[in-house]
Amino acid sequence: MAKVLKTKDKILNAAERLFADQGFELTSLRQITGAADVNLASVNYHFGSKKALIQAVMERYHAQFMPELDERLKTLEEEGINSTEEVLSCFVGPLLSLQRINPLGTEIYLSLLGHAYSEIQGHLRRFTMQNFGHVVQRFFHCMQQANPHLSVATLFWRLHFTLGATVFAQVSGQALSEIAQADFGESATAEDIVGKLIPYLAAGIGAAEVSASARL
Amino acid sequence: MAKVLKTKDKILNAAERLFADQGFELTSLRQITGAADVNLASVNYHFGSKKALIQAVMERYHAQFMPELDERLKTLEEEGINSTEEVLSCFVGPLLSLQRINPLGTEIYLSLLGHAYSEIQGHLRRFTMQNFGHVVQRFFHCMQQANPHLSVATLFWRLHFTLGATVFAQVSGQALSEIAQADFGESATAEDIVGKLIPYLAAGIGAAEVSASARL
DNA sequence: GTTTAAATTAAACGCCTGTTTTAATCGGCG
DNA sequence: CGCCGATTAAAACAGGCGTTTAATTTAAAC
Repeated sequence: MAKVLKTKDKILNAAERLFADQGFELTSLRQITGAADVNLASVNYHFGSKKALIQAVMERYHAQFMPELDERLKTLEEEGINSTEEVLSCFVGPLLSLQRINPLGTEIYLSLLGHAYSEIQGHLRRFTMQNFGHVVQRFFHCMQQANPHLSVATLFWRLHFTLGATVFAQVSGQALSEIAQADFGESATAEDIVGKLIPYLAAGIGAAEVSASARL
Repeated sequence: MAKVLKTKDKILNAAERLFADQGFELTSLRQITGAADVNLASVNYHFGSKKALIQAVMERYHAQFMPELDERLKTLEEEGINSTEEVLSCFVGPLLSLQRINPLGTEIYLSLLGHAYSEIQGHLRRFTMQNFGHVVQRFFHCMQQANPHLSVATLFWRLHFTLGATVFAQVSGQALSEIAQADFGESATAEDIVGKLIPYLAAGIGAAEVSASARL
């Protein structure tokens, strides 16, 4: 059926791969059209601009991921929340289902997210929050239920530390995976990394609250 | 005394600020020389190339930070290691002493580290490891002593998650601090954030090892 | 004060960027 | 077939990049 891809899809597939590897700004349209084997001008013809292409690439993944995550969080809320791991585990399924878009979809999406945060892509953050801000809020609410012993402020900071660890792990995931491979022969797909990440994050989030005096 | 800065220092000061904010590749020499109010060609005159400038910027911070950290870790090793918090706390002093280079030195250094990892700066990693690899190894060794229940691979990954959370927390620390201030009246200096970070990181690093079966 | 090296400057180099323009080609329909 | 909108193609655009060159200015040594 879908043997011969349309130009638009060839561009999207090449772009997401390169964006994930190198970031948005460091990837040129000539790289993309070269890898996709299409004419340079076709990007502007089909998408209008590079910025619009970036949004189209993200949109395809967000549209798959966010509703699924929201669904799982909602179900969990109704069943009652008992642990942090439970909430974090809601991410696993939706992340893996991204492989329906691309066999490497999980890695690509997380890596794209990382670049979207670390690069100054204001339009992207605005776009994401406008469309999926309610999912972020639901996530925070779930975390509050899982950690009633934490103050809102502490939870706020810890969830941002969590985002940092996750994003960073994926952006530098490939490089780290190569080092790990060389050092002690341990491969690591995105799925592996997520699996390693969850216990770490859950323990960090749920750590006992400490007073300011407990320092060195 | 040091009222009028030499061109070389004006370049370094402007460059570290811009590199920390935007990353290395996305910062142009014209941005740097414009902010430093020096001639474009002076970068290549004083440093030779952009790559050499990047290394010079990192070198100034590494040279201040690494020996201090090494010293503290060494002392701790001799006294005996009992907890992960202990090891992490060795970073606090050296990080804060970076403010002697620049009032925002702590944030800048951690941000530079983040970009050095996420961008493909092979020459930087090589350079760092050649000069300060022994500090990294000492740190890893201390962590192994503090967490004898963890495998080498698990510890490797968790320490990188830790770096990610730390870097991200500092990079977006100011913006987050403003949000936190608005939401629940909580101020946060770089030192405060490090204080909030350590219990989180220590709990994450020390979390019980889990088998691959424990998934959703 | 003259000499000499170091430092600064302006200008240009070749290459790459995103975008636009203009022309050629394709595919379905009457 | 001939048409005609949709798509592809090649070329050029203006502007930014790191780097280099050559001329000028600065500043210290004699």
